[in-house]
Amino acid sequence: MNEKNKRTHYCGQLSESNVGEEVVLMGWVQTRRDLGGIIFVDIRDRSGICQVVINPDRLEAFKKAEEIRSEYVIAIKGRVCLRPEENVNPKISTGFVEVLCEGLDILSRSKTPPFPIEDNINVDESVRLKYRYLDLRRPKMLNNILFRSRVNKAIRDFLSENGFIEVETPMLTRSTPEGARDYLVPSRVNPGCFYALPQSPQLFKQLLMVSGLERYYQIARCFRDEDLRADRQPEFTQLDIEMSFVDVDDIIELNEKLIKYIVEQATQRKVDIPFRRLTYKEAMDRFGSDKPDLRFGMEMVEVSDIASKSEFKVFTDAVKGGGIVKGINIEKGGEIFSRRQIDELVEKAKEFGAKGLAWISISPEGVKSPIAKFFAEDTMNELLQRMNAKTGDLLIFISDKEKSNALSLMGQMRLYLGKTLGLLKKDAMEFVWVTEFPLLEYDEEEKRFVAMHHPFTSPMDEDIPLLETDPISVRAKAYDIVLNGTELGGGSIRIHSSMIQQKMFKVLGFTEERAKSNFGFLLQAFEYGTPPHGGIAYGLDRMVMLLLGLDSIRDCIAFPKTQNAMCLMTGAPAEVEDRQLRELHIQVKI
RNA sequence: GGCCCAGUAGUUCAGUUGGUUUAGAACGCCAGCCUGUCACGUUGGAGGUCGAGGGUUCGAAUCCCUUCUGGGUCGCCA
Repeated sequence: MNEKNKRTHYCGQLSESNVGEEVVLMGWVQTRRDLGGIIFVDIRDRSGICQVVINPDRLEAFKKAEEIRSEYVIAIKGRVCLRPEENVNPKISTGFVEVLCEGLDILSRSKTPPFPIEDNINVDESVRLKYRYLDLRRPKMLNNILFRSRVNKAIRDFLSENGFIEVETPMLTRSTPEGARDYLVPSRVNPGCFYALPQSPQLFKQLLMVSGLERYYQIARCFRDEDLRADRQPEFTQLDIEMSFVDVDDIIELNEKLIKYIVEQATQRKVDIPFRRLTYKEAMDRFGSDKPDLRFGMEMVEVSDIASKSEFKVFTDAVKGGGIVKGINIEKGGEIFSRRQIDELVEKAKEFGAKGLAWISISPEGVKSPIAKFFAEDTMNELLQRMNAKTGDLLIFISDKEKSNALSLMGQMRLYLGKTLGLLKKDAMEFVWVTEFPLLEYDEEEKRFVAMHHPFTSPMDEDIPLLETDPISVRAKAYDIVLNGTELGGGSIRIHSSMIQQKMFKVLGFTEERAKSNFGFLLQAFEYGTPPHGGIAYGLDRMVMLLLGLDSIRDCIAFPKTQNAMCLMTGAPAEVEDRQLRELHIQVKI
């Protein structure tokens, strides 16, 4: 056959309706089954797989078919035939038909691939990463990339439809303090000076609001030179959004619609809006986490007041010391967990860092508990009532002199129990907004306040006076969107007054000179008429990972890096020539 | 930076406890046979720096030290 033949169909699209048609297919050889007198070839392209039959009466094609191997790229011309009933292959979508080969061209040969091009392979990830271009041929990986493209399209369609302007911001920008470690790029024309790759387009998008764009978005690559994890890459993608003349509710409402649109366009699932909302304080008090997993209940109950009436020194001391006692009712837990398993729970709590775990089992014969003897009967009854305890339940308690410790420890126990008891349904999607985050947290190492979100986050109006008197209790107009216990994105209303911005820098311990030298351009811009504005940024890789149910972010990134931030395919990072270093005025010391 | 797990054929693994064989298996690969396979079948064959370096020993895949690589995790990630 002539190589100039045009492809007429995709392999995976052939069906009974094509029977009798003359087609040209092009693709990769999935497998060749050479029976001696007849050869079957499965040909694969982006769309799927189709069987080609090569008979010896087409001698030229048959000879070539004897030569082909896995992953050769071939073109075949032939007629689509219905398979005899007994030869139908129900495992592939094109299994009712096959193509009777009339001509075959080998377009390109292939070495034997290091691993088979198919789903469900058991191959070390480093091998897949080295041959990423082959890994991406596997249907699952291809599907992930396709899915991601659909998400991107949904984002662009929705935001464009809602008046957002896509703007690209610089990749070569200046290093700013706070936040993650920067990736630096030396400047050839400015000896001794460095650009930083952006950790996010934060300042630029705010400046675009000053510019009057009003609604901006970008699918932006961001860089952070920190250690990697299954859900963290040194370069990653944010969906970055910013809007003018809005408040928290406007942003939340728009983003609910956006998320609904993305999920419903890219998957078969339905999303109900509005989402639930919890303040940071509620989330911590009830779930012990600022990203609560709401796929199950098992809420934490405050019992400090009752516990302090007991004789149990651990509890009373904790409360006296300003701490708290939190309980969880594991419904039917007394029936589910054996005595030994309860001991394992106690061990687990210690693993998380708790000093201990108190428990009360409500058996039909009465209360069983190592701490029961410290409780008067009516105090115990009050406790059981507060915990809504019924026969068969198991109550667990954690106390700590540090309130936040008790909360987060109990939060970890709650998650652990949810996992152990199989309550984390994989197909459930529980979105929740967490709002009113603290503006600041105290950095013990640096002995100063640092911004919890970033230094441009607006305090809540009613808390502004506290900035000077009680900074740690100031709440911010900041919010996170959480899905099944994972943070999808977060944002805030920004400070648009240079006066408050300067106050903020002061609380953060910036001298006026330092604020000016680092953020002078922003402060200056704010002196020229700044609209109230705010926005949000999503971790797009993570979102795609979650929607696809993947365990690693790497599986939805075409060319990801390893835990050592290396690319096994290209070998980056690598040493460079001395000449390059000289041009950059750089001397390497190792 | 800390802790944990893993590096043996192209791939996935066994062998390491307790020192000694020609270092095995499966899949893949190569060759022959095979006209309805789709995990094709069948016969035969090739394929190893046991991650690297050093040490102990008569003798090391196996024990010791160092190091590299991959993964997980804590710190870190405004």
